[in-house]
Amino acid sequence: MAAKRSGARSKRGINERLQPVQEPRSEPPLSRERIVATAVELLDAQGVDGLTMRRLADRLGSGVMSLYWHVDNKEDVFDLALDSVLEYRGPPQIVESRDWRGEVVHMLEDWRASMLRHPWSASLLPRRALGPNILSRLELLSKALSRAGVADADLNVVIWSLWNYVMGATITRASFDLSDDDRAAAQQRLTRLSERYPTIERSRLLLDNDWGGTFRKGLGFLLDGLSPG
Amino acid sequence: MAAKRSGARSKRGINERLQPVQEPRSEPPLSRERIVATAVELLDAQGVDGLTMRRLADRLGSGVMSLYWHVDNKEDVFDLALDSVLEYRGPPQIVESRDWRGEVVHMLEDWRASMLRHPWSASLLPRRALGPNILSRLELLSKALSRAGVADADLNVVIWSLWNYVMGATITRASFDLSDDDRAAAQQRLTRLSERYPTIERSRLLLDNDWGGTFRKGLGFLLDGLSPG
DNA sequence: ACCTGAACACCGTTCAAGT
DNA sequence: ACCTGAACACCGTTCAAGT
Repeated sequence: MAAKRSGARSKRGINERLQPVQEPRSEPPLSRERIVATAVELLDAQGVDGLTMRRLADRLGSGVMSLYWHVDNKEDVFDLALDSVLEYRGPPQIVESRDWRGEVVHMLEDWRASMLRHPWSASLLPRRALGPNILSRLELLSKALSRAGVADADLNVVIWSLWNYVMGATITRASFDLSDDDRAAAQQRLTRLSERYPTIERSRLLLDNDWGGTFRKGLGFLLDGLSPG
Repeated sequence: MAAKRSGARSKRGINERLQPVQEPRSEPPLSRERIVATAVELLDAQGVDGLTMRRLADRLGSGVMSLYWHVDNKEDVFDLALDSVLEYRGPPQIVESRDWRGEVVHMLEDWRASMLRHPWSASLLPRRALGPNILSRLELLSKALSRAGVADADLNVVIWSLWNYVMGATITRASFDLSDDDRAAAQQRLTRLSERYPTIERSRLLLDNDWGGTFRKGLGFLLDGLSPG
């Protein structure tokens, strides 16, 4: 390959300079990390249905079957891609650690934001095993809530309620990120039917697109209900 | 078909009686309704990945391409199957209609139960357009909450919070209905890692399988937080 | 109006083989 | 240890054709 390169240089001279420095033709060797990173790229670009072992191999510049040396199967790729996207680095130090509510809100909003950066991840998460990054988020949640005075008997209910809320909100939000065609069609059908749903129509339920604000307010309501005392 | 049948009778005489009355060999003609009903059967039996246009046609005793006369494409089949499963017949008359909270809880628990009867439906729902059966559930919810005194400015937040909670809970629950193999594997991995997540371990968060009770209690907390005053 | 088979452009994965 | 191509058993859907 080095030979190939110097050959090209002597043949084309200055033209060589037009190529970017990083030498696009020669791929680094395959590895688990490279496969996962490229899978995330592909998922971001094409969605869940866009991830194909063949396309993934193409992007990596390898044969399809080479992937199977590093990875069990396609399911495995999904699991690895998902977990790689859910790491939590913790709250900024500014957040006073006595403020359990601030800590919980920060972690959950970060969770939502991480998933929305990779919209395929939200709907995938509940179908997959709980990876280490998910488990440590749950651990953090448990600790904060215990500290807040939630009774042991209520702890699981409280955690699952928060989980349900965040998952439901994020999956719904991510699913509305559809193509403009789909949105237009849905909107049109709705206005056609709107006289049958007057209350929804009046409150403009389906046009409300301050997703972030709605998420935050709802989370506030939920925490009000969950807090002891 | 009538002609074919009487022909068989005159030829085989009493043997005819051995066949069940409904004549299993001759399928009724294809129709949208029959396709949707069979799709639901297939989804119940084999899950989302089990629904295949070819398998669906097999069950219906028709050629694959015959389906496309009645149905746009596979997406269409999903939409129709989903909506067909979400009809709401309303609360029993015993429920006093002044009791907004009882009405809301009844509808949401029925919603959850309907989806859990067809576990593929929960994870499908957020990805699909809002069909008429979903819209009337939302309409009912809006009315009940307005009656309960929720301010117009809060109405959308409250509705979406309930939606998020129910969807998150049901999708999560439905996804845990995996094969025993998967469960065993997940369980094993968890106990291996459990020392890193002491609080989760202590509260037995992932072993808690009173899903119904947890759902109901969490919903109660949420309604506490959402209720005005 | 309703149904059909052949064909196309894809899939994930097994296997036997290469280096 | 790592990579490969051929082959298998599937997909959804287009198309041109049948009744």
